[in-house]
Amino acid sequence: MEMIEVMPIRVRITAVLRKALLSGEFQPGQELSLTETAARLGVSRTPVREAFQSLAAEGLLELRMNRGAVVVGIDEKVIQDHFELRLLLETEAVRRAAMRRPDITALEKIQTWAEENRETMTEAEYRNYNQHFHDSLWRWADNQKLYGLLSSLWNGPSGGNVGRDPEHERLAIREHREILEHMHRGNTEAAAAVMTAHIVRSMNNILRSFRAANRKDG
Amino acid sequence: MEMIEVMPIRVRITAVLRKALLSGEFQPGQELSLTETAARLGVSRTPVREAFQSLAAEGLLELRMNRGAVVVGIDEKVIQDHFELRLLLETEAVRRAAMRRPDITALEKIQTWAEENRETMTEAEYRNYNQHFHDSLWRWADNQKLYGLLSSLWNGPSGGNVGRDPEHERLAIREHREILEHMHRGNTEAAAAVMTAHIVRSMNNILRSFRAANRKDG
DNA sequence: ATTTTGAATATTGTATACAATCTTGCCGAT
DNA sequence: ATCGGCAAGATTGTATACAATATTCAAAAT
Repeated sequence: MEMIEVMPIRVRITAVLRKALLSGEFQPGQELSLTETAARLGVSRTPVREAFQSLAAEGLLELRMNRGAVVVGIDEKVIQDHFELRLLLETEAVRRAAMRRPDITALEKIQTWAEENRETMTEAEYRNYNQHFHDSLWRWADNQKLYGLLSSLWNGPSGGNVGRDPEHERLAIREHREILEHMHRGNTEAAAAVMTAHIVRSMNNILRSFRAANRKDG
Repeated sequence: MEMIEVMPIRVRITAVLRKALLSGEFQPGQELSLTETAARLGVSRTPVREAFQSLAAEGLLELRMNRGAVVVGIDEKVIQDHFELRLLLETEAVRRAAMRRPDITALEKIQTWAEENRETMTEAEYRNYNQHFHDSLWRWADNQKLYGLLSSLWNGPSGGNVGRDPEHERLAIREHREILEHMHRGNTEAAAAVMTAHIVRSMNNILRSFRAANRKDG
């Protein structure tokens, strides 16, 4: 009984390149050669090619016929567009989730754990908790396509390699609790409103760190 | 100066398979062999493989590690999920487009042409006009990601190989005119409301023909 | 009879080979 | 001197070869 899941090279490469692109390791407009990228990563062109196509679908690369890939620049407009979309979709997801009155006791336990261990959580633990919270809401919304879209939007612009922000985490955890309380009481619109504020605050955080990062580079 | 655009095999294959999948030519759950599909289409496995990945991202196929692709069944829930998402996104797109007060004179000319030639239009002409109308609104919404999403949602479940429906086309063209009028007057919410009704009506059309098609098969 | 094991087969995932297209730079014409 | 065209080189798109994983089915053990 083998429990490990081997990840295809294509998936690994996609993740590596996505991270590099989102943290601004490449210049906007820079051409990425398939051959060179494959050589640099120590794999053949096939999986890199497939990774390029995925990243192009995500809007991080532009594929030009027979002329390789170009890095799409990330500016404030792209970040705003991204979060406006997440705002629209995730607020609707919460609304739908709340209306269906799902059993939230399991998530409430995790939420309580997060509140009690907020100060000692590792970064990985926080990320895991945070994703689990949102993922639960997406699933409860009971729309396969909406779920898939929100999942893919989760890997969005993050404003560079920003470290942890304890104050942001504190507020996020509190907002999560508020959403759960509103759901518990069947207060659909109140839950949606908190989610809206939650995402807007996240966006402003990202935008702030994006501006700070760009001030350094010039 | 060559104006023709050669389409990569991968794109052609994706379109062919998408059409086949959406018109129900494969049984849900059926396994699609890479080798066999490539042979049947007369191309190598490479472009078929890439097409499979695109179609999996669209939710039409499911890729299982080292075990090929499975056809995802299309049921009423999938169609509803699809249109609920389109409803959410496209209504918001119209709202944003209307608020920006774009120059709609060019589209109004095309709209007038469609109204005058409604009875004699070919199917291709109607499809072209219809897509152009929606595409214009998406662009005016001024959000790259939203635009990309709506474009990809355009190739959605169509309820099988449904022929033309003159009554539907008549109503659709009228609704398009109403949306333009509301935009002209800056009546954002009215424009959004018509779009909502427009999409709901489309969904019900598709669902009806879907049920009719499934009644025949069994 | 049922279950388990393992070799044979088949199919996918990756690497490489080949063909088509694009870029580059030199040469000649104007 | 500038522009256009052509050949050489580089790079992508597709096909095929190879390697790794999964499935099948028969034989053996319980």
